[in-house]
This record gives sequence, structure tokens and C-alpha cells, in this order.
Amino acid sequence: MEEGAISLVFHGFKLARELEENLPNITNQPAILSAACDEIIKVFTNARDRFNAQSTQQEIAVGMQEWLKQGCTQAMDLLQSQLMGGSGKTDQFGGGGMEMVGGRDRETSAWLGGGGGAVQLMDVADSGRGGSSSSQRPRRRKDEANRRIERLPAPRMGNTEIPPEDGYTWRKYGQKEILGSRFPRSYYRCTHQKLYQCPAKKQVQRLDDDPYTFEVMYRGDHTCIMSSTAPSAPPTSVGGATTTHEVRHSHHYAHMQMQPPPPPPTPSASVPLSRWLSMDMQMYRHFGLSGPGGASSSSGGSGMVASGGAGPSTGRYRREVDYPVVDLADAMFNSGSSSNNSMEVIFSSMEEKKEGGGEDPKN
DNA sequence: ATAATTTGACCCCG
DNA sequence: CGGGGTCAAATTAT
Repeated sequence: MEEGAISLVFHGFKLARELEENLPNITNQPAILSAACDEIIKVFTNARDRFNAQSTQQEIAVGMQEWLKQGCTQAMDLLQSQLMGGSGKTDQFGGGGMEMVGGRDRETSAWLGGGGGAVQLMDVADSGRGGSSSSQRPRRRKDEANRRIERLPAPRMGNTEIPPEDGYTWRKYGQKEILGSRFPRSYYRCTHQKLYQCPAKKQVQRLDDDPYTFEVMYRGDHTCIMSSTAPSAPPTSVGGATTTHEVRHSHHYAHMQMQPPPPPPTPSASVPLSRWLSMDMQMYRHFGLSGPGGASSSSGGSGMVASGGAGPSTGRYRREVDYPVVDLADAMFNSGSSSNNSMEVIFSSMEEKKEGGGEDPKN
């Protein structure tokens, strides 16, 4: 199985991330730095070799698809259609189901359709019940939200099993033990909901017998709009949201938090996203893949939510982020030894947090 | 200091 | 009444 190769790619990313995290601590240790780079290169090279050796282009494509599904998501999907003048609305979930990486069988499928119809935007006044004196009881409708369920494998690479992370920023707001399930279910809502707009929510839970597979259910659609850095001047008419780019987000492969991306605060490097995205898209083109099918998701039992950077940069549509991409992709899959430069590019776009929250309530 | 996560309580629905 | 989802205060991380 070539999942090994895919895992290697992930592993490479992980290592890169770790290196990035420790960069500030080892800049004086060229030896270590060098070794680290070497290690990373080795991993990627290895992955490439595997792809070339035992996989057909198609398999590579599939692998990339899986990878993208895990790391990126609809955000990308949307961006893709927007930036590339995609007229073919990517709306439905048309990808194909997947199954693999986990080993266990378990068929099922992919997305149980919900119900059809659009709609979301529930009452904005839906808060204030659990507390104490709430005199309001906004009806809680649960059938309206279109539910989309998706099962995705937890990257079980090397040693880090990062829970699914999609391109959106979610905030965990609850966790509960579910009858009959051995693992708790965690509830997330879009981080930007605070601006009272994004009704998107999702719940994540590990499958009983396949701790490495998560089942995520999405409810509601994202409508995050972070107009420039202006919390005071929130976008008017939320419902509309047709003018500006409606959904964008970042995506990272994080386990924990984030730091720089959001709309208002901390201005900092905030563009890597575009590079990543363009890279991804570039790959799609390169492999002639169809857009990612669904979204993916995140977090597991112990909690991590994540991050993303929504393009704080006032969502500049695009920049000249189209060329380094080719190099990157090429470096990753074609050249094998001298990919240092490319790695730099990768690093420049990786933001991550670390933390060893070892936890794993296995059975 | 701020933001995210944790966790028990509370509410709705079946 | 109990399961499942959400809130919100407290806690922890950044």
C-alpha cells in the first residue's frame, strides 16, 4: 500500500513544522539545523521514491487527494473556483468516498445527505439558555441545518497522530460522552461566530473500533467574513455576503491553537495561506484532479482546534503567488536532493504550535 | 491580558 | 426521564 508514502509526506511536514518551531532555538547550531533539514529532505525524498516506484500517477493523484482532504478543505475549494474563474460551482460534494488509511474495514460512506436545502442562519438570538435566567427560548431546530457527515482517517503517521484538521478555525465549545461510544464527542463552532454570523458547527468523534478514524459532522455553512481589521464595523447585511469573497480560511495542520491570522489583532506574517493554497491548486492542476470532495475536520478527544488564518489581509484576491508553487511541487516530487530552497518556502508558510498534550484514552 | 479549552450544569426533544 | 447539544464559569495556554 502506498499509504506509506502518504504518511511519509505527512511525516515530512511534521518534521518541518517541528524544525520551524525550534528554529529560534537552534539558529546558532548550524549542525543541528543542517541535520534537521537533511532529515526532512530524506523523508520527502523517500516519499517521492515510493511514489515513483510503486505507484502510478493515478495513485499519486489519489494520495494527494487524500492529503488535501485532510489538510485543506472547502475553503480551498471555494477559493479555487473563485480564483480560477471556476464557473463550475463546486457546491455539491461530489468527490468520491474514500476508505483506506485506517486499515480496518468499515465501509460506510461518506456523506449522509442531509436535507437539502440550504437554509441556515438560525436566529441570532440563540444564546442564553443554558445559563440561568433566560427568558427566551429560541426554538432549536435541528433538522434545518443540513448535516454533512464525513469520515476521515486520522493521520497516523510516524508518531504524531494529529487529529483531523481542516481549513477552518473552530472553537470547541463542548464535549460529551455519548452512549454506546467509547470516545467522547466534541463540539465545535466557527471561531468567527463571535461576530454573530457564522453558523457553521461541527462535531467530531472517533469511531469506536477505529480510533484512527474520525467522524465529523458539519452543520451549517460558513459565512465568515472578516472585513479588514474592523471589529467595530462588522459587515452589514450578513445574509447577503455575495459581494466580497465569502468564505476563505486558512488551513493548517495544527493540533492546537493558532496565533496570527484572525482579523483584528496581531498583525504579522499573514500570507502564507495563499501560498499554500496556490500550491495545492497547482497540484490539482498538475495531476488533473477534480476538486476536493468534502471537507474534513478536526480535533479529537483531547482537544485541539485550530487554526487558520483567515486572510486577514483584507482578502486580497491573489497575488503573484503563482510561480513559486511550481518549484515547490517540483521539488517535492521530482527533485530529490537539493530541495533546501523549497523547504524554505514551505517553512515560510507553516505556522504551528506545538505542545505535547499526550493524551490518548484508548480503550 | 487575551483567547482558547475544560467541564459541569442546563435545556430541548423524543 | 434521559440523551444529546449548548452555555458559561473556571482554567489553562499563548
